[in-house]
Amino acid sequence: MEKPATIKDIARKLNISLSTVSRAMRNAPDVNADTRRAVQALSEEMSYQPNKLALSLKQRQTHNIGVIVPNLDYVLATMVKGIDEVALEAGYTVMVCQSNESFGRELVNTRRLLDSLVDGFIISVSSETKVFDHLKKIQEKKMPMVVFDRVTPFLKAPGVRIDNADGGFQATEHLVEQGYKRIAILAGPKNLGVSNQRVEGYLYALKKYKMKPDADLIIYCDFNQDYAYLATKELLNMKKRPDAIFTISDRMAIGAMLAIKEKGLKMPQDIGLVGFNNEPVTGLVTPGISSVEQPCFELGKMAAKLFIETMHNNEDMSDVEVVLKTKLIVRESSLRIPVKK
Amino acid sequence: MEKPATIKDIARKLNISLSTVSRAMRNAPDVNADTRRAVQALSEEMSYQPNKLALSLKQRQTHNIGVIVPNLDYVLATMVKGIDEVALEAGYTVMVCQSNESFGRELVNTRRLLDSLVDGFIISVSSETKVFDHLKKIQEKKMPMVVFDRVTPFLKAPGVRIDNADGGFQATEHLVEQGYKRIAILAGPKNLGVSNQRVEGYLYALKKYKMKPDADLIIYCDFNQDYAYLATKELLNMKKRPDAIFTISDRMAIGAMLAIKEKGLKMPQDIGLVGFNNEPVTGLVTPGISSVEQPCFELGKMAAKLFIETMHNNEDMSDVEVVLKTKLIVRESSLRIPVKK
DNA sequence: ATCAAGACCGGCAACGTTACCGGCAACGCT
DNA sequence: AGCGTTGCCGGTAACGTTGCCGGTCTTGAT
Repeated sequence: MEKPATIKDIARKLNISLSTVSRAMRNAPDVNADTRRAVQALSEEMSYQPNKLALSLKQRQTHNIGVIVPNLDYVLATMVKGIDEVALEAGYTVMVCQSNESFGRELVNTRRLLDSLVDGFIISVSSETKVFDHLKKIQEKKMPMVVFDRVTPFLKAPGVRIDNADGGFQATEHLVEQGYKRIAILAGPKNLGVSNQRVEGYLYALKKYKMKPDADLIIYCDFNQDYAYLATKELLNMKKRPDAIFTISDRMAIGAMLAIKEKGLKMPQDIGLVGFNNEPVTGLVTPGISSVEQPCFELGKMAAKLFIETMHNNEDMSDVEVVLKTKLIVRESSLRIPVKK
Repeated sequence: MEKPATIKDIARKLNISLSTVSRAMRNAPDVNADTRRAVQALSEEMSYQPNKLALSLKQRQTHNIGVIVPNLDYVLATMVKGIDEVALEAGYTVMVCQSNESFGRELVNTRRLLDSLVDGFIISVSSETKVFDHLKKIQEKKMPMVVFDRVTPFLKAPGVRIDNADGGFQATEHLVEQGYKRIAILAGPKNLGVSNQRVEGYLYALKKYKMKPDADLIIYCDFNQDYAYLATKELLNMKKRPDAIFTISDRMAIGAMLAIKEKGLKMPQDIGLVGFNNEPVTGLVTPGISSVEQPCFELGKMAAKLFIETMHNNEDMSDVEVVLKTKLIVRESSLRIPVKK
């Protein structure tokens, strides 16, 4: 009872050959109905479980998908859940690794999984990652790879992302419509694509409404709560301080909110605030923070579907880019003009 | 360039045997320094990567740990991060699977990983799980298994958990000290150990202060925000309504808060509220919600350490149970009596 | 000169599975 | 009777790696 039962054990007990047992187990043809029944009964009894390792070694595929994410915050956890959903359905098992926004960890993780542990990757690159050699190596091995959420132009691969520019546009346009005149934006690090695209949308909205962008109002910082807090404090101390802030994540919006409250300013009267992601917390704080909602779960599902597709038809799909729509959720933090019925 | 390079390829190119290459790669003795250098140089050049599958098959271990969690909310994601940290350090790769609080999914996940994909498990059982046969099967195979967070008495296994009873006690005692007289508790499903232990602590605190527990004030419900909201609404409609509520999770506290606000009651004057987990959100809402903090990251690390220990010494460690301390973080929602300096 | 010891290397089997090929009956058809 | 077809099965090699055993050659001591 120590070692798990193998095909060999079954074969010996039934006095038949390995091949026959193997065929019987897989419901392959060329095996008598009686022998098949006998084999399956015995395998049940011995609680035989096929050794996936041996199988993977033989057919050179593992039916595992390596998923690498920078962290497991609300957004990414939800996306991973979407990936999981579809992958499981399609017979794949998901290996999730966190890079902790660290390039080094991302390297280690890809290398490990590359050791013939997975058939391919679904990746959201860390914010630290500026070089993509490790991912190109994956492609050289002709492994399927899908990028999601954090898509980068430096890597030619099928990807799923949301329409960040449009999200940024929606947020900014909304602030303009609410009568805010000096709209600042808290962006992420400059090499982060999602951030840049949201800035783009911001700029485009300003242009549409003939407002001149002000470089002092475009802040690039690490996109966590603390930095956003500090950056907002500085913004509010300017002599011509902004009257609205759009942050490219809700974490940052929270940081901004704290700084705003500390300064004694009121939202939405004195200053407007819009975040991004529509995390549950935005609806819980007072005032509620307007935020751009993105379909995380759907995005995860799409990424997995795309992966499985590239897996099966193995033609080149590196041009495919699925772009999902965002939707602004308006709450009190930015609603100065009452909605008219 | 299609197929990855193997030891065989290297051997052929250098006109030496497989064994020698293998030895050279592993820095084993019995190989000449020059040959070693040659092998390693060539392996570098061919970007050889040892096939982990073959190795796992041979030595019957994978160096993977299967981690099964009911979901990836703040608490569990942080714990998983802790597990990851230690596991990576010790040379293990972590496979995370979410059961989505579903018994069926938990079954599927364990079965999959059991297919010789992992050397053992670190598990937090789903709230739906009432039967533990699948986990007992793991133990029969003599696989190391550590349970964490959601520990259950129905399973004899080494585990790491927090002192839930003490956490419940701290929260309740605090409410008593703040002068609340009718303290309700929103608990989780009855088969959830963590919930029951927190209720125990609650009862113990009442007993200590000679307050009679009231069965009407002990509510068992699904522990998500919506149910807590509904349950709180009912509580507040009682003719002798409670003047304080202790919820066994912050999600539930949020639900309770919404119901309280809707009813027009003020915290902490009219009613006190204490949650559990100290999720970031508790510090962001108004009023801030007092909450029992648990060392999630540390707990994850402990679980992984325990796992690795059971892995190495393979004596029976099923008696080991590490219990970590909790700490009440007091915020406005329950602070009626100003702190004196 | 002989021998023991060490340094270095190659061959073979094994881990558990499947793919491929070939073999042997039994059967039906001309 | 001869022949192809079909149904069923067994043997062998292979996936990539390591562990074990045994062999050869050099070296240094007697």
